[in-house]
Amino acid sequence: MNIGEIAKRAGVSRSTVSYALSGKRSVSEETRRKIQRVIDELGYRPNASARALANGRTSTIGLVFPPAGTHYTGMQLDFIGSVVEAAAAYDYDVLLSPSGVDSDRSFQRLLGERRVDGAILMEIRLQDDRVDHLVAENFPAVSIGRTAHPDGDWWVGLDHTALVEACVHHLADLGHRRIAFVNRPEHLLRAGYESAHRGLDGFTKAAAERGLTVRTYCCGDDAPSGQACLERILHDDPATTALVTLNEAALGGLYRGLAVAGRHVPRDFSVTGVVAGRWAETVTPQLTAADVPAEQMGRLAVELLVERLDHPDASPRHHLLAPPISLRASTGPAHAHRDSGSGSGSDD
Amino acid sequence: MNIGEIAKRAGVSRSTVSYALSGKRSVSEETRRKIQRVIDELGYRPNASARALANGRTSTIGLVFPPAGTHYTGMQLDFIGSVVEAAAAYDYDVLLSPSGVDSDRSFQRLLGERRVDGAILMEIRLQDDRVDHLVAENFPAVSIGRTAHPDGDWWVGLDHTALVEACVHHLADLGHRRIAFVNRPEHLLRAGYESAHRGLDGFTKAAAERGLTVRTYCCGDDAPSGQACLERILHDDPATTALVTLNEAALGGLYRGLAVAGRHVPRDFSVTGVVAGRWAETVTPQLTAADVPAEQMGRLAVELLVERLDHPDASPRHHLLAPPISLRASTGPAHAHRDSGSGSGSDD
DNA sequence: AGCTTCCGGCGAACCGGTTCGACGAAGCCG
DNA sequence: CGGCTTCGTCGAACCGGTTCGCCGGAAGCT
Repeated sequence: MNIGEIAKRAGVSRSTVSYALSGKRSVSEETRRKIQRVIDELGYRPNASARALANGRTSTIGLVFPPAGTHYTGMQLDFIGSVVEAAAAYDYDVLLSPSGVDSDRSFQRLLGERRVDGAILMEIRLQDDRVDHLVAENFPAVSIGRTAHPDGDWWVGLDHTALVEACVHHLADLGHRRIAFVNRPEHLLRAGYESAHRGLDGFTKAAAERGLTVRTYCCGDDAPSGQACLERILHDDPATTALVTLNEAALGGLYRGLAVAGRHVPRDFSVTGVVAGRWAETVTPQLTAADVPAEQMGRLAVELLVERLDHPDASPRHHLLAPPISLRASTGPAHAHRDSGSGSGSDD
Repeated sequence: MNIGEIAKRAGVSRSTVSYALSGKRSVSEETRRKIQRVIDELGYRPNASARALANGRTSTIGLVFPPAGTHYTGMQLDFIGSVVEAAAAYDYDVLLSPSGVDSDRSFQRLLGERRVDGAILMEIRLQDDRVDHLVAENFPAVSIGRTAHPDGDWWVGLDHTALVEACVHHLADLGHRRIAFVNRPEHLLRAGYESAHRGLDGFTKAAAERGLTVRTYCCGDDAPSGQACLERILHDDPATTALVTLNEAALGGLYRGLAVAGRHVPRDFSVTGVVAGRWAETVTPQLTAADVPAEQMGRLAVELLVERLDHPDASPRHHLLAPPISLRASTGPAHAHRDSGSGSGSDD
């Protein structure tokens, strides 16, 4: 079931079969039909490896995501799904690579062995050796998120700074004065994760502008950590009346912590942050949040990558997204909290 | 940067370089070092397509999952992650394929063009033309879930029947008499999804055994559908005191529906079902559930597939898993529901 | 009629590896 | 010292496609 076999049965040469399939040279209608009939009978499909070898393209793109030691979030799932579907629309397959860093074995497989034509990188860090490496080799890649030096690179990113600022302003407008920030886990912050850093920057900046009393926390990517984090927040400052979070996976735990502490959302406590819409709707009350457009980001990343693959000399393009905050049910006007000590309730 | 270049610079033939790398024939220590030095200098890695073409194996496995029209669930995410990592441990890459049915374009790419050595199929249906096709071709594949005729096939599955039965018995033991079953969406049930059917079977059977009054529902894979479904349940029979669900994505909505209806969990209403542990812990109160061991299933599926690839004539193996119910906080003893009409409270 | 042009098809080379058979040199044996 | 094995290496063929150069014949032109 290879091209030679087809050629033999159709009584033509291998090259004629190839041209009949690719259409890169004209083939008479008659032989074309003869060939097509044989192909249909045998259910022939050209071998992908051979094709890749011959024309130097694998028709596959790599999707590099962090290994699961870090728990996956719903947003990542939506993102993976949309990348796969968008890629399929352009006739690309998607190869998954659980890679952390540049020197990674899996990363080397993907690039060094030329398994993929291009790559999409998730979970970018401000200083990212993977990105540096790819830029140095001029390897076609698009990152989800931007490093500290995003110019001259291809990426689609979320303006975490602006989004978190918007969250803070939203809370401040509602009268909240003591706000906590729940970030991604500390090891990710230390590793320089873009969202964690820029989100924190936005929080700090907006809080300063509005003269708020704030505390920031790192929190593990799971519900129990979220619950523990919330306990810490209320322990550190019982007068806290709101929080902003980037940590989707901890959200359920944060809510539980509030329930356990007897704080009703949104009457006693407001919660907001940056979370994919589908997941913001799973909690009760539904989360007022800047909805991460994961699906759109996946699509855009693929479009950018395909463009870069088709035009190797095109100049870098990128998309910086800043979706608006969707008002749902988890934020409300601030009320002084009464039952605890620390009588710093109604300032302003 | 191909093997010929390495050979030239090392002053040996291409075959010698190949043997030095593969170790399939002895190579003198001296030339081996010479070759290795050149390779290290140039950062050479053999081209995957060429290798695949030559030895007929791509070192890639395909992961076939349903396209996202159906929303992804957390369980699927965990599963994908664990498959990728387990595969990496065996030096396999994972190619994602968003395929629905047998005739699917993407499915044909994967198999017909020999992009992968084997495949793992998610979201199996009782009558599954994909599986039939693969069995007919004796293509190395492992399914997650089993068809109506699972003998002689390779799979790892969950005993949904037994799990749902256990849930029902758990509720019956707590005194619940009127129970609802919240299944996957109707189109999936109609399409013959295994989990939906076997789960329903288990529910019906156990309910009959215990003489319970039950109703079954199909519910969309998202929070709003869950909420709507719960409203319907309480509307159809306000005396319902518990539900069993397979629908992880709707869980948040079910909880919200209960909250809106003023039913406290677990005091007024018990909730249980089959849900991955990590996600069962995100809701408040934490869900008492048969924990889907998604991570373990992914690992087992890869192990089975690798075994099948290494021993093409091995006889079919499978794993049927039936994890115990993890008691958390969402179930409790039944109490007659008072405030609504329909005074069918304490029958037994 | 003689010339060019165009069309359809063929053979060979190539992509970058792997693997088989052969062969020279060295080592071992009697 | 001659014959046999063993070791290390090489050249060639092969995997299954694509693509380039070429060629024979029919058609078009003057």
